[in-house]
Amino acid sequence: MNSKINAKNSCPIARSLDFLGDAWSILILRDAHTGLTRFEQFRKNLSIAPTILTKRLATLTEEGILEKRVYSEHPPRDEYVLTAAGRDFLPVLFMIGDWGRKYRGDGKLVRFLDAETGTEIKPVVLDEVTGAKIGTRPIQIIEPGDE
Amino acid sequence: MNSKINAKNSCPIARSLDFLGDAWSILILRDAHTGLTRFEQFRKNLSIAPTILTKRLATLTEEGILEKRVYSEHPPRDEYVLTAAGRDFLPVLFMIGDWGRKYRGDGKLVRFLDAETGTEIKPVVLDEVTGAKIGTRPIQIIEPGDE
DNA sequence: ACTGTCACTATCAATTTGATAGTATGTTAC
DNA sequence: GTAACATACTATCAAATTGATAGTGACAGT
Repeated sequence: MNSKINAKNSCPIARSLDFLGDAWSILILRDAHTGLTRFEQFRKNLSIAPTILTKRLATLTEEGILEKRVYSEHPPRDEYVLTAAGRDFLPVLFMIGDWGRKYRGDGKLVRFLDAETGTEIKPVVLDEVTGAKIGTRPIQIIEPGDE
Repeated sequence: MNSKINAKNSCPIARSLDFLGDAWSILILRDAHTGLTRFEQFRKNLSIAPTILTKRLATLTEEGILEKRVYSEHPPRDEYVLTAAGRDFLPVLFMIGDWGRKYRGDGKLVRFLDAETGTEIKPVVLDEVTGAKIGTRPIQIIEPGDE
C-alpha cells in the first residue's frame, strides 16, 4: 500500500497507517514499551529477520516514533528509545490488546496490572467531554470543508 | 508475517495482529463503521484493487469480524456487515485516529462529534478499575504461569 | 439487443518479505 | 596475542504477496 496516499488523507486513522499498517512495527512498539531498546533484544524476542528489523526500526525512527541513541562509543553501539509520540501510542496498544483478549483470548494470556493497586487493568475508551463510553452514543462525522 | 505464530502467542496484542497487521483491513473496518457494506462501496472509497479487496473481506469474514449477508436473491448480491467483534473494534479505531490527529494532524482533518451534544469527541483510555488514565501509572506485566 | 450494475476472478509484473550467511567494530578470556 | 564472543547490522536471493488491468457471470432497465 502506498504510504503517500495516507499521509494526505483527511482521515486521522489513515494518517496513522503509514507505519501502523504492519504487524512487526506494532510488536516492536509493544516491546519498546516493556523496556527493550536494542537491536538484538528485539530480534531475539520477536524472532524477526535482521533485514526486516533494520527496515522497521529505520521507518519508526524516520516517523519520529523511536529515536536512535548512542549508548556506547567504544564499541560503537546504538539503541532505540521511544519518543513522546511513541510513548503516546500506549493507549492504542492497550485497546488492541483488550480486543485481542476479548475475541482471541482462548488459552493463557499475559495480564497487565496496575502496579500500585495490583488490580488487573480494564481499559475503556471514554469521550472526555461527555463522559460516555465510545460506542454507546451516535457519532457525527464532519468532513473538512463541510461546516 | 506468519499468522500462526501470533494466534498461539500469550500476548493479546500479538493475537489481534493476525488481521490488524494490515492497513487495508483497518481501513475497511473504518468504512464498515461509517455504514459501508458493499464490495463496490469499499472498492471505490478506498481505491483498492478488487483482488486485494476480495482477499481482505474473506479474511475479515473468516476471522469473524465481518459477516457475509445476502441482500438480494435476484440478482444474487452479498454485503458485509460488522459482527459484535467488529463493532467492538470501534474504540481501537478511535484511539488510532486520536494518535493520528495528534502526531500526523497537519492540514484539515475529519472530525468526530457526539451527535447529541454536538461537541467534538476527545477519546481517552482509562483503567475502569482505578479510574487512572493509561500511561500515568506504572504497569506490572504478568506472564501466564508466573503467579 | 444493448447498455449498465455488481461482485467478483484470471493473469501477471513488480515489490516486499524473510531466511541465511557474512561483515565491521570492538571486548574479554586464556 | 590470539581465539572466542558480542552487537548491530548488510548482502544475497528465493518465495510470497501485492496490486493494476482486463474480463466474467448473473441479472436489470430501456
